[in-house]
Amino acid sequence: MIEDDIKILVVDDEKDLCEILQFNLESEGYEVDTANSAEEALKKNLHEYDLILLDVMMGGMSGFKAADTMRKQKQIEIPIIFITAKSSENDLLTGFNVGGDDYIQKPFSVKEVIARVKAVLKRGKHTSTEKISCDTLEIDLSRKLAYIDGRIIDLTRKEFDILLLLMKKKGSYVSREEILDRVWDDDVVVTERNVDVNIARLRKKIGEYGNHIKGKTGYGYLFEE
Amino acid sequence: MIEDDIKILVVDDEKDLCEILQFNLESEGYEVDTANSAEEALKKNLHEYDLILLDVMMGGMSGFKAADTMRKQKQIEIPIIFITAKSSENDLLTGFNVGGDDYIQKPFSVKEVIARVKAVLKRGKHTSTEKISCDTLEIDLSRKLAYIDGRIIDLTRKEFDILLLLMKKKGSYVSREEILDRVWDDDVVVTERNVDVNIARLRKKIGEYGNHIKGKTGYGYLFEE
DNA sequence: AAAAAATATTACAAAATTATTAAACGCTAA
DNA sequence: TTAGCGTTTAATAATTTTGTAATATTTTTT
Repeated sequence: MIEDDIKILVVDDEKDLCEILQFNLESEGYEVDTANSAEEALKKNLHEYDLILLDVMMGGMSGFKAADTMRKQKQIEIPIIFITAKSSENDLLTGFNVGGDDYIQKPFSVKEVIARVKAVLKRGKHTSTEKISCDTLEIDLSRKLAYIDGRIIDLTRKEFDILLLLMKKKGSYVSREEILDRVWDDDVVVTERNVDVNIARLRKKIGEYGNHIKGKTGYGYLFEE
Repeated sequence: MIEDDIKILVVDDEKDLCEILQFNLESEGYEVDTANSAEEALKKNLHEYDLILLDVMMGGMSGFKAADTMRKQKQIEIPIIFITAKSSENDLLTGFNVGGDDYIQKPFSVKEVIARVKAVLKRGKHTSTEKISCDTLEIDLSRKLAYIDGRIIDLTRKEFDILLLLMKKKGSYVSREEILDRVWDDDVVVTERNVDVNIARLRKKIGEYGNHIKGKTGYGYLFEE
């Protein structure tokens, strides 16, 4: 059901290529940042990314050196997909293909890149430990736990998913239809009244924060910061 | 249920091709605009379109760059179908039809284009982050919220839909009949007096902006910028 | 300018939607 | 199997929205 937002960093000195990759990955629903050199990439807060696409041959520092630096100095453990121009460079990759890494040869099809990205992310599960919060109400995505004042709130799965969905979309109304769509499995057929019931239970469990969930006839529910 | 006529923008520097596409798409009942360059396309109010057909290879800005600009700067989320010349495009474009977008290779049959258009629109349902505004009165389409000075106005669904309709058609009169048609469900039978009542309530809620809604005997209502 | 028609506004009633509670159901682990 | 939890259904209460009607106002017609 609810899938974390995944952030990808694309590093390549060919701006056009960056753009194409960015555009297509974003079309797939990923959040994408770009850097046009290894140096620029290293300046970023790399910990917020779930995957890095890294060109090997770049002006300035090479992709290899960059990857090495990331791993050693920045303590980055997320998977890296290398983009190499020629197959002769592949040799250099030997021994680098640790853990979740992968490589793609130019010229490549966008379809291929996306397939690789998905594959790597699938086996990865290195999703960053994102937290969504409102005041002292916090949701820890990776742990799938909600806290108030640091204390765990005992929510059922449905309650949790609904809260998460609403907090992710803070400030917009989410229709009952959409909630059903995203929180319930596709095959089960339940009425929208179920959403109400779960909202009621959820409100009760989160105490005063229950007032942050506004319901409005004809719109659905909205989590108000 | 406001359901707009579908508008398509065709962007190609070959005028003949634009015309052919326009003619055929219009035959299918779509409303079609054309632009003969990326630059020209970007000048348009892109938010009013439901789909863009975009040639990749054009003099001046490329279709890719244009698409990127649309997405980033103009906050356009509607689907784009790329048109690529057969062999002049490099392999990078292969597999562009992965995400919400699609691509078509020249030369193409009109039949094919129409099929693609229909397919894309079908799966579409893109919640565009469109905003319609008049001074400090704003409507956020995706959030289904209206604001004045950044504060949410508490509108009922009917009020919201009417305001939206009038603001979408800023400057033209919208008949009571049309309002009933678009805002009310097809099966309910209510009198046109209902429109008046809802307009009155709406006017009151939007304060001074209420004066922007002009009613004229025999015409209906008009939202004046 | 007066009469007629159309529209605007208001208040109230009806209808629809939503919130809450309780009970039944169904799955899972002891 | 049963106890326990989570989920769904169902019933009812509370709220919100919508429609109607009555009245006032404006616009158009005569």
